[in-house]
Amino acid sequence: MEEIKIAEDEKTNRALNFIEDIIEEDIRNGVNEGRVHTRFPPEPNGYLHIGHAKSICLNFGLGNKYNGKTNLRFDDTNPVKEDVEYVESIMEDVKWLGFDWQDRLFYASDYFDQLYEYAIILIKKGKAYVCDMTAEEISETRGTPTRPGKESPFRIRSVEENLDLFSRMRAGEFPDGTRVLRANIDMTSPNMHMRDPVLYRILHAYHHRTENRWCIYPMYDFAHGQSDSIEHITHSICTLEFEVHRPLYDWFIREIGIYAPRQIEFARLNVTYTVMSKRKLLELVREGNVSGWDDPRMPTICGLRRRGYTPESIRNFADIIGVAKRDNIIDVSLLEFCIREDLNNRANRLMAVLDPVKVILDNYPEDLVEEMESVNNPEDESKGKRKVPFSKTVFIERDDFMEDPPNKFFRLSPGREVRLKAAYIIKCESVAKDPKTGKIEEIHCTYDPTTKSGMPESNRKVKGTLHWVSAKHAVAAEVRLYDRLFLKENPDENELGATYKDFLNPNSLNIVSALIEPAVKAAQILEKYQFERTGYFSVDKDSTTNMLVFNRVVPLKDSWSKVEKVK
RNA sequence: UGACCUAUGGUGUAACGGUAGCACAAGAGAUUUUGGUUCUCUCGGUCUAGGUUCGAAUCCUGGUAGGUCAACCA
Repeated sequence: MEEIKIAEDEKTNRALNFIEDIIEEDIRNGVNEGRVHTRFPPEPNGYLHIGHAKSICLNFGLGNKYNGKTNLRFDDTNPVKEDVEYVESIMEDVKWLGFDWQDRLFYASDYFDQLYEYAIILIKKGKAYVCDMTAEEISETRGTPTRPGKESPFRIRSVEENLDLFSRMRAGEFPDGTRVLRANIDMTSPNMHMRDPVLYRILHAYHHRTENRWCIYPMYDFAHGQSDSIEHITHSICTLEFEVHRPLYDWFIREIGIYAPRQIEFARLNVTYTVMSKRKLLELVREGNVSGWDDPRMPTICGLRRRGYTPESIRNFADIIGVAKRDNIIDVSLLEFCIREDLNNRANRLMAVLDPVKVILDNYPEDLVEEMESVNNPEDESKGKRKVPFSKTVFIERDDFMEDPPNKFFRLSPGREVRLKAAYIIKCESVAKDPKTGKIEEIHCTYDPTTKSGMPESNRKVKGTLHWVSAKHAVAAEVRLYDRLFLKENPDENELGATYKDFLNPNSLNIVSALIEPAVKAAQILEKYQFERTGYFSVDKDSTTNMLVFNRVVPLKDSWSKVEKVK
């Protein structure tokens, strides 16, 4: 047992995080007989994002690591905001990430009867009462963090009256908002959550699971901790903002007299150049700043999936960023590192020209077509080779030619030689421009027939190797180039009344028409490729039979652009 | 005039009273038929002031800074 654990830690090559420390200590002390049971408890009111992925990987990861279990539980206590659409997308995303809740799919609404009984217990103990104040009155009498609240005049109601009123609330005798059930704790507590919090509110609303059976619904605080208790969760892992709720959860558990899970709080994930709140993401969708929840620029799981991120890369990311209690903002370049690392090993290479300029090989036979052989993935020999047709006219990247190049430019320019990958070494002889605009229309080159790839002469040293595509064999495709959604590292950090939306990047999407080698025709939706020298690309679901659409997942690292920028 | 939490290179995260390490980022070099990958190297850190101790990032006290909490949201 001990040995297995050590081996695993060596495998991940990572020190234990503070939650694992706590769990291992609990196991050593025989707490819960060494059982580990976690859960991922989303509210089905929006799509999951990369921050949830951190929590999913944490909870399911712990379950796996300690031979325990992990539940998926929807905290669906507010029918007004929740919807089955979200339930379905959340299940899809968790599965896609590679996790399995087996037969443990639960809903807080499964426990509505039980929760109601818990409320009765509190009422009978004189620990809960029906309050007739309006929401405004409750708010006003709650006080502030630095000023104590005032007790409700209804706090002194008899147990009998409370029982009667509460059952009539349930029976639907009162309109929305007229009464609530409150805990009887301490209006002077320095912890706001202990100032007689609302337990139940009247909501004549249709619930996606319990339909019209209830017209009172428990508040999250009255449902969450008890749900964990009912499921015998050993370690209730949640984010930092619930730290101040913990005394209240403990109070409920103690007063009701049920099993007590251990709550552990960790800092939620933030990533540079994006926002992570459901409210803000919803706003971006509603206001049309992005095309939907799965827009490839969104930090949502479905957005990342559509963008071309793999579950492996996201899991690895979650592992690398660690878990702690201090606020953090992770550099998005770490996420990009994770997907590059994964795709470098897995994605087949293809030559695709994103911004084409024509190259004519003056000394190449007019109608000759040669099939050049190119490796699919230099990192993985088992991926084999493919044929790439070559002919007299090819396209290269406009960026790969400069008429008057600086010193460090290793690509094509007048009089200079470069290699066309997997083909020949060519030399630039002349340039033809549009007389009006001065734009380069054609680059005339000669090729050296002795330098065909694989032939002895092909080993000749040249400074640069370019990707290319044969003009008459090229396949046109739409390519969507994405940049960060926001211009500011932390768009939430608002100064001078600016909001995150003021920092939206107007150039976060750039659509180009690319020319790609014919092997691309086999591409399937969500299949990933490396376009040689430019980046990793994933086939978008918008693709049709006659037009492929690619999303750029992430560009390749580019040390040349850095050189350029310095200049 | 509140309670709770947090503070280690640019960003994350380790070090469990005993040599401040790792990853990303950044910079330099080697290799390369991808200016990719790979490899080597470099840069750079314990918020502050006291105290305890042979010894403090670690324990204690005060400060400072940041975060969370005043929905019939979760």
